[in-house]
Amino acid sequence: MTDTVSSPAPSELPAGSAAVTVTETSTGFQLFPDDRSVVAMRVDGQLLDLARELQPGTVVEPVTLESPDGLYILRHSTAHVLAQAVQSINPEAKLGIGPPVTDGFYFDFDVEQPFTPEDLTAFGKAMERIQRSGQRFVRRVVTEEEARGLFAAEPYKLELIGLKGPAVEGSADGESVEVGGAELTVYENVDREGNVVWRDLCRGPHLPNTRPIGNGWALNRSAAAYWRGSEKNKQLQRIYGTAWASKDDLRAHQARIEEAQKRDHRRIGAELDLFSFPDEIGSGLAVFHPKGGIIRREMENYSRKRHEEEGYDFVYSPHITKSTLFEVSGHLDWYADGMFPPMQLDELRDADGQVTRQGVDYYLKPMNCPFHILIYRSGARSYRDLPLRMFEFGTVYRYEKSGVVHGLTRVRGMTQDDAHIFTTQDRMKEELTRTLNFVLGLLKDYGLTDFYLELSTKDPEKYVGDDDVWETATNTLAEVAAESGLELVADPGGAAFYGPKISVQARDAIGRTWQMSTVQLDFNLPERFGLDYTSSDGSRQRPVMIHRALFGSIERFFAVLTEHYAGAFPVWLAPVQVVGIPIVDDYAPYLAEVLDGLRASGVRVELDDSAERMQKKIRTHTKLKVPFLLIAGEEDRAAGAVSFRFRDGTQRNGVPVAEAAEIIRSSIADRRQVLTAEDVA
RNA sequence: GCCGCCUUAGCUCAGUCGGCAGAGCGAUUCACUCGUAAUGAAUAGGUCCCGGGUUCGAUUCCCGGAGGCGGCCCCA
Repeated sequence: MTDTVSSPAPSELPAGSAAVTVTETSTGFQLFPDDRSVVAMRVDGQLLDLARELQPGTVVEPVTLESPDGLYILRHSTAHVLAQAVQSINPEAKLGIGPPVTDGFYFDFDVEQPFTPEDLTAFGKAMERIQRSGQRFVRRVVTEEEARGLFAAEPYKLELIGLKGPAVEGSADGESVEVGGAELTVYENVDREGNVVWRDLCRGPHLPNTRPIGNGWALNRSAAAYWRGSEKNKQLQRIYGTAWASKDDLRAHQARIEEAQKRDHRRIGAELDLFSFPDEIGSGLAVFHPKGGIIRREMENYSRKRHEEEGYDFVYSPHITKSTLFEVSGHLDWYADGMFPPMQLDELRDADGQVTRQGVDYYLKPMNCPFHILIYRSGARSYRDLPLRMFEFGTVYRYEKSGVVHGLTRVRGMTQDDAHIFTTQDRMKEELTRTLNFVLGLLKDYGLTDFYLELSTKDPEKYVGDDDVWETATNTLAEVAAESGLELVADPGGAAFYGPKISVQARDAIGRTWQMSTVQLDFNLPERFGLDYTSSDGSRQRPVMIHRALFGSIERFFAVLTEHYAGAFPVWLAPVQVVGIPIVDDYAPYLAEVLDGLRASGVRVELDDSAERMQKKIRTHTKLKVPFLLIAGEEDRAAGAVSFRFRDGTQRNGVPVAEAAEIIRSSIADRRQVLTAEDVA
């Protein structure tokens, strides 16, 4: 997950809010003199320093350190302390920007040598000294001329001063934190003697002084980042840190990071022997091992079954094609950089090396849609044929830059669960409704239940297609979204030029969000390929195309589910569903018989008849997250029973074999998660 | 693609200030026959990522490449 710049959340007034109305001209310090947890204030939705002067009649809400607003300010101020620390050690370091981000902050510096871990340690020590010295953050409004004088030695600040104004205000990459739009402001760090020891161009607000920063922060890492986010610019050295209201909160945050690391699908994939990325194949190209293959096959099979029920036709298409196809589709115009380079075939040359027959370029396919379009176009279509829903597990190849490949979530070869629906315009609404409901229902079946939707609408500057079709489509997507009862986030102007899109974002078990399915209208490709159908009045009409992928890619969805479940998959997906463990060898034949019965009804079973002790076997298979351990000794055999041990260590002993089989089979059939004895009670 | 760090046994990692290496887990074998997370012992297992350079000698130093990790840019 990447850190993103976040704006201060609008503060919600809790019941009995401490908001006060100013009666005479005063400052926040005067309004909240006794409460040291108040670090700033909010007026008309705007965050202000406590030192700001307020006029009578103003309604003021206190902002406490632990509130989202307070943490935002804390992180911003901590970033300033970092920058001061860096310049105290390396006065040559030029300041970039230093905004708060989710859970922390960063600050960019232009330095000769990249920072080392030892540098970070030294900066951290210097920050502690600054924090303890209790410097005040003092806001000062300056003219542009003054600012240029103060930051004469800071080329990046001078650039920002030149950029000040509304254009910067809206930028999303942190520049707006630096300059105040209408007026330029500088924050000066003032020590106890009243000397200005450091300053930065900054919109603020800040903590009253460095003391509330406390010790709930840490420097995490350094990395390069392009100045103002463009690869055309110089790379600066960015230091990331995290900051919290207390040491305990910091520890809790670090524990969450650790938990996420434990769930990392790359780690679990190796531990559970699910997949690997052999160097010999190439970066971003995975192989699925037998156990990962079972999970993937179950995922795919269930998806196939549901698509079949939903009226999709199954199609297949090749992995490579002549360039013409992607010339017509336009992919070569827009995405050639992201495609593997072409293979040239069939070129002939004479003895002098002159080309006597022009070669043909073939490309690995980065998308499936043009193939499905050709299937559509393979015959004359009538309105009676529509909607036509084509589904394919289509494997595509994209030349992702070497620095971005990441586990199974960003790969160079992946299989999309790709479908294209061709429909008439008047059935578009029905089809979209149906598609979105189908998508949400299916995701739930895989165990993701916490969603919100994002609606990406037209960029008025850049689009193709009729306005009224856009409007109908967008309204339809919005209506369907509303009917789903899910939270809807607007993404104005975020649509591709060829059509609006709705995407499903899923929250996983530890609260991270992943973009999952997308449902996208396309008014462009039907046009480019000249698709049509014969309408009831005999006229030729153009169909509308809906692209939709549910998993995005199977590889990525596999990764999401792995992290969501931390490798403890629901029984139907678990590679090994049952392991039999005899108390001693003598009971292996009895257990083998029990397991044979289960295997005959399609349950994936293993008997551990190795020479290890029973305790060791339990440990081994618990670590492998097997849902059911079936244990049997003399007591069980005598009773015609088995004993269950579940993944969390709970037990259910002496269960008659027939009942045990029913528990196992039903938990598979119902696609249940089973972690503990309660889950099958 | 860019910046930084990393690459030693199947896995996780230690180590060699330049003289070709170790541990734990795993594997194999033997002994143990035990009621819910590690029984003991023995054995096998290495082109120290690849190529080049420096050197009497390179796993170690230098250069180039590949792969990985963390960011940046990008993500139809």
